Amino acid sequence: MKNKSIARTGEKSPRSPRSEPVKLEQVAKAAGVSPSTVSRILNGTAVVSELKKRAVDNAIAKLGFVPNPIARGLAGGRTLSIGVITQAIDSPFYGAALRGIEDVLDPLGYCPLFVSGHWTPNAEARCIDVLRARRVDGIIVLTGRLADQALKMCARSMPVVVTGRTLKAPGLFSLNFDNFEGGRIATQHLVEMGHRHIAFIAGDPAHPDATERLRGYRVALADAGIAYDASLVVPGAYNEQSGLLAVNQLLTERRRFTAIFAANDQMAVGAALGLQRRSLRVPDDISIVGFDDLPTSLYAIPPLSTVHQPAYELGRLAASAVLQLIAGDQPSVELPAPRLIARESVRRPHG
Amino acid sequence: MKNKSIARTGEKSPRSPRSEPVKLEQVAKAAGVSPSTVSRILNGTAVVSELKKRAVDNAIAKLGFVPNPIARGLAGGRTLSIGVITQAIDSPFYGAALRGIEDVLDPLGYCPLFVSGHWTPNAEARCIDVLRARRVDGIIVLTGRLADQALKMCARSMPVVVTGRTLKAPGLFSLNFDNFEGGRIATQHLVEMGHRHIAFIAGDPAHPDATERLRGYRVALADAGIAYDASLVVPGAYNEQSGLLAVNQLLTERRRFTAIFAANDQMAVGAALGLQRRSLRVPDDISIVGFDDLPTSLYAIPPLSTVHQPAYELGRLAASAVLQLIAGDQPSVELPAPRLIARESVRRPHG
DNA sequence: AATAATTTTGAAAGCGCTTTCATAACAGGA
DNA sequence: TCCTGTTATGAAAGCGCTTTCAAAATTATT
Repeated sequence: MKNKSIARTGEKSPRSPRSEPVKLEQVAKAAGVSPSTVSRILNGTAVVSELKKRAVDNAIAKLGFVPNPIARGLAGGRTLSIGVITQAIDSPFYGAALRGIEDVLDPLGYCPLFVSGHWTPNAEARCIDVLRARRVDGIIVLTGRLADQALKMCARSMPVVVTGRTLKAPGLFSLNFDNFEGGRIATQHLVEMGHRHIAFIAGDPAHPDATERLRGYRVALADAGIAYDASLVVPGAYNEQSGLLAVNQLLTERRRFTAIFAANDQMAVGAALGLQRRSLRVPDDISIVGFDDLPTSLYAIPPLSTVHQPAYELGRLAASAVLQLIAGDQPSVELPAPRLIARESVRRPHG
Repeated sequence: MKNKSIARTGEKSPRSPRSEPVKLEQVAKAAGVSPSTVSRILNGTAVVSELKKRAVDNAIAKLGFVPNPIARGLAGGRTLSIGVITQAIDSPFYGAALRGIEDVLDPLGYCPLFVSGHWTPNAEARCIDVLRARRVDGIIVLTGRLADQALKMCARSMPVVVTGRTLKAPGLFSLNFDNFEGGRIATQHLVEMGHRHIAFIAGDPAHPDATERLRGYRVALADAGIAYDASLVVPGAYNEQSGLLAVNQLLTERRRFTAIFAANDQMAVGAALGLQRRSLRVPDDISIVGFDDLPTSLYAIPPLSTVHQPAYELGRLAASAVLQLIAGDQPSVELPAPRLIARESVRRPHG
């Protein structure tokens, strides 16, 4: 399969569209230097005289040379690819983060490699193996269930950025959102609007963010002098269905509440539907606050009040951080504080 | 950067977690054959005696050998990676397709490389260059705006599967959904429910699927003996905002209609909100049918009646098709026919 | 049994880049 | 001016695999 010359098309466009890619060696020849020198200029791995540098830069520009990432990878240099472990490639929440990652990586010539961990430590570990085999320059782990220890281990051999937890280790940077504060302000908002009986639809207690949001809820309640009522918190699974089920349970058990705080928007939307099914109107009868601020929540009926999570920004920051790590710097990025987006799903209770 | 021996961890787990990856040469030695033979067995590129094959297979299993995709790529073999050009990595519609692709590729050891074309031919062309440089074994283009010609061109050098259009060329396979029929049955459903004044919120006329859906709408109307009223079709941009705007326009212009067919679910949801803003209830006052059957449409208020698009299946089929192409076979997959999902956003009109 | 036609196998040459290692060029110090 | 200490540069050896090419082993042919 050597020299697979692609049938040259006789097109006359300026940049000869389908010719064999030019390689480093040709650049070297054109610039009158050795391949080593070209490589050094490309990677900035050594000082090169200004004169030759200019000649090489010219040659690169003239020939339209683009380094072959595969060859670089084999030779042990940068592959310009960053592994991204997400949980489900179609997650409405992480989608924005992926876009953020893409948006910062792309202009720099880096290419993200998205792989899905499906919320299981084993799959995530496999992902890491795959990424390592593909010689990525660094890894971004979006939340995930992998043990902290495994992550630290991994960080010994390549830069790692992880979101959704706080972790310190060499070569490892973590980026966490203040879920506690988010939970607190969501609940506080409801309290300020006059609600005293606030149900909470929780997330999977295996997720630290879920438990933090619950903690925020409890603290806000305590701050308002409202006694915590365990029968008002029902478990959910971070999806619409579980929000609907949670409402059903609350209603079936005849709990009394005028508002619901759902630990994510998807459950909030499910809850809204559940309420509607029982002829309860949002926000007239029951108020709802969600968490995440998914793009679609703006168009929910009614538009959902929620805690904004900067998923896109999270992606951007994670990408910058991993790039900084690769450059040998200590990342210095921080996530914005939670803020409440008041829309139309909350109203003062009757009475 | 040679021999970057990773600090071996003294862990006692059976498969020595962090050791240097074993390479083909070691397998060859262990099996008492030459590297060439191992490679041949791995790739099935030549007949090898049953005896040696067994020896090699054993050695591979014992050593836990996994071929290095980077090295393969350089040497000109399969890289086991498939480029996927999507339009936005966080698209709610294509998300499912990406998952489908991932689900069929993953078990076969293939790894998808997702890149975003952002609905612009230039960006898509750049994507193709990137993917080619990364030596993908094949490409899947999800819809996109690239010229047919460019795609055919590309298919000359590697297998290409494209969705959202019908195209024939060597090394190229296309997978198209019957948007016309989808548009037709959506409208027909509304007609059968007794609606005579049906507004249509269109998609970008630059997308063939959008114009096909419109065509389906017109034919269904004609079939029912309803005159086409151009003032009842308003342009949209396939997002929620434009659905809302479309409804505003319709209402401001005082058009008379009892139902809306939106060319996709996102616009349908936007339209529903627009209606609600004007105190019109869905489906009591106005019925709505969408298109796509996004996962979230099931939880819209009310749950949206829509035309199901098998996005996940589309992804699966596209992936199988590209694999078949790589294997040298002519793909033989076909998309299921459109079907209407009747939920709660449609009702017979008053009177 | 001897030779020709096949088939299986291994040695070695890349793929396109990075990186040692050693040499060449250039300072500075005596 | 000669020698030493730097610094810029190039030659060459890989990275881990595939593939050509030719030799070796096998089978078929007369």
